Amino acid sequence: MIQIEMLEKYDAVRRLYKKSEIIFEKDNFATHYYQIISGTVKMNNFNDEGREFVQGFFYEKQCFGEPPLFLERTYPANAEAVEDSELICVSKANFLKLIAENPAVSIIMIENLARRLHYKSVMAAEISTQDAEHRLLQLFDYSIAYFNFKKEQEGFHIDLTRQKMGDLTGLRVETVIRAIKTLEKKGELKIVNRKVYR
Amino acid sequence: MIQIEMLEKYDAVRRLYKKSEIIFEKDNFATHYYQIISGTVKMNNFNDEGREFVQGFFYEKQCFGEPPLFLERTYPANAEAVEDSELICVSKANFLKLIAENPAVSIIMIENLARRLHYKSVMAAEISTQDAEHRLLQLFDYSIAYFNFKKEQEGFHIDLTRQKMGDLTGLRVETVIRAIKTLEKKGELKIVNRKVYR
DNA sequence: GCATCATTATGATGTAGGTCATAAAATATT
DNA sequence: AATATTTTATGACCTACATCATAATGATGC
Repeated sequence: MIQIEMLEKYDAVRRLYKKSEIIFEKDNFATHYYQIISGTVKMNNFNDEGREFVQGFFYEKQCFGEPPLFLERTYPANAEAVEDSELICVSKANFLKLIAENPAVSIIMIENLARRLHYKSVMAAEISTQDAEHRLLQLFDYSIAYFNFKKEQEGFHIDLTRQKMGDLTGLRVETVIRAIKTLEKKGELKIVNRKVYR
Repeated sequence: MIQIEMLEKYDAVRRLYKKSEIIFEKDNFATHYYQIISGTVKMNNFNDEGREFVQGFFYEKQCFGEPPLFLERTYPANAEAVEDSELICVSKANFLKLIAENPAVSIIMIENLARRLHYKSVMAAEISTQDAEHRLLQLFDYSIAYFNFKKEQEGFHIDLTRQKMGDLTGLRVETVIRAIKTLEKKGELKIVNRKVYR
C-alpha cells in the first residue's frame, strides 16, 4: 500500500513473525500501523465455543488493522501470521503524522478502506440471508476479483482449503464439502483433483 | 460529515425524497456523493426469496454509499428513504475533486470509512458464528455507541422495532421477539411498555 | 520410509431458527 | 370515530445446517 521508503522516513521497524504467531489481539488498543513485506496474515474472531470466523486474509504489500488507529477503539479481531511473515510497522503517532503530511497517502488509504468495506457489505448480506451454496459462490467470485487467483485451463483456481472457505463464510467444513459438490453437479464450478475451479 | 458550504462550492444539489423512495439501486454505478440534511436513509439487500437485510441506517449529517465512488465498482446494496428526507448530493467528478483539494476532508472520510468498517467487522463475526441472543446484544451495545440512543431511567432506550433488529442481524421478527424475552428473563435488558432498554 | 498431521469425505442424528397461521395491541390514516 | 396498517406476540411444525463419528487420502517432518 504505502511505499516502504515513505514508511522508513517515519521510523518504521521490520519484524519477523513465525507461522501461527499472534500479531495483535481483539480488544487491545491499536498502537501501530502494519504492512506485509512477505507472507500471509489473517484476521479472525472466536466465538464462545471456540469457533473461528476469518475476517480476511492479507498478503504482500497489503496493510491491515488500521481502522482502530483512526477511532478511539480497540481491535475488533485478532491478527495472526498464517505462515512465516515479515512485517513493517509504524507507531500510531508517526502513522497519523505520515497521513496528515502526505495527502496522496490519504487517498490510497481511502481506496483501501473503501475496498474492504465493499467486500464486507457484500459478504454481510450473503451470510445473513443467503443459503450455503449462494454464499460460497459469492465468496469465490469476490475472491477471484480481489485475491490473485490464477486463470487456468479449467477456470480460476480457488486456492482455499474447504476449511478456509468455511471460516470466511461462517459455514462448517462438512457443509462446504457438501455444498461445493452440489454446485459441481449444477455446473457452477469444477472440481479436478480436489481443486476447485470457477 | 462534510460542511454544506464546502459541498456547495462543488455544485451540490439538494433534493427531497419521499418515504420509501429509492435513492439508488444495487449493481448500478455510483454517480454521486450523498449526504443527509434531514430524515433517515437505509441501505439494504434482498435475497432471492425477497428477504431483506439492512446494511445500516443513516441519519442527519451522515453520508452513505461512498465506497463505490473510490473504486471501479457498483453499489453493493440499495439506498431507500425511510421517511421523507432531504439530501444534498455532489457529482462523482466534483466529489473526487473536493477530496483531492481538501486534505482535511480526506481525514474525515478516512475516519468515517474506518468507523463503518469497524461496525461491519464486529457484526460479521457475530452474524456468522454467534447465536441469536448474542447477536442482538452486540447490536444493542454497538447501536448505543453509534446511534444517538438516549439514556433514560431504565437504561438506554433501543429505539428500533423488532423488525429492524431482525433486518440488522439477519434474524426473523419472531426469533427477535423470543430472544429478547429470554434476554429479559436473564436480566440482560428490560422491556417496559414494549420498549427495550439496555 | 514411517509417523504425524491436515485435508477431504460420507453417513447418522440433533437443533436453532425459520416458516406458517392467527390474533391482539398500538399507531396511522381517512 | 372508524378503518387500515404496523408492530408485537404465541404456538405448531419444518428444514438447513451443525454436530458427531469414522475413515481415506495427501502433505510434512524426522
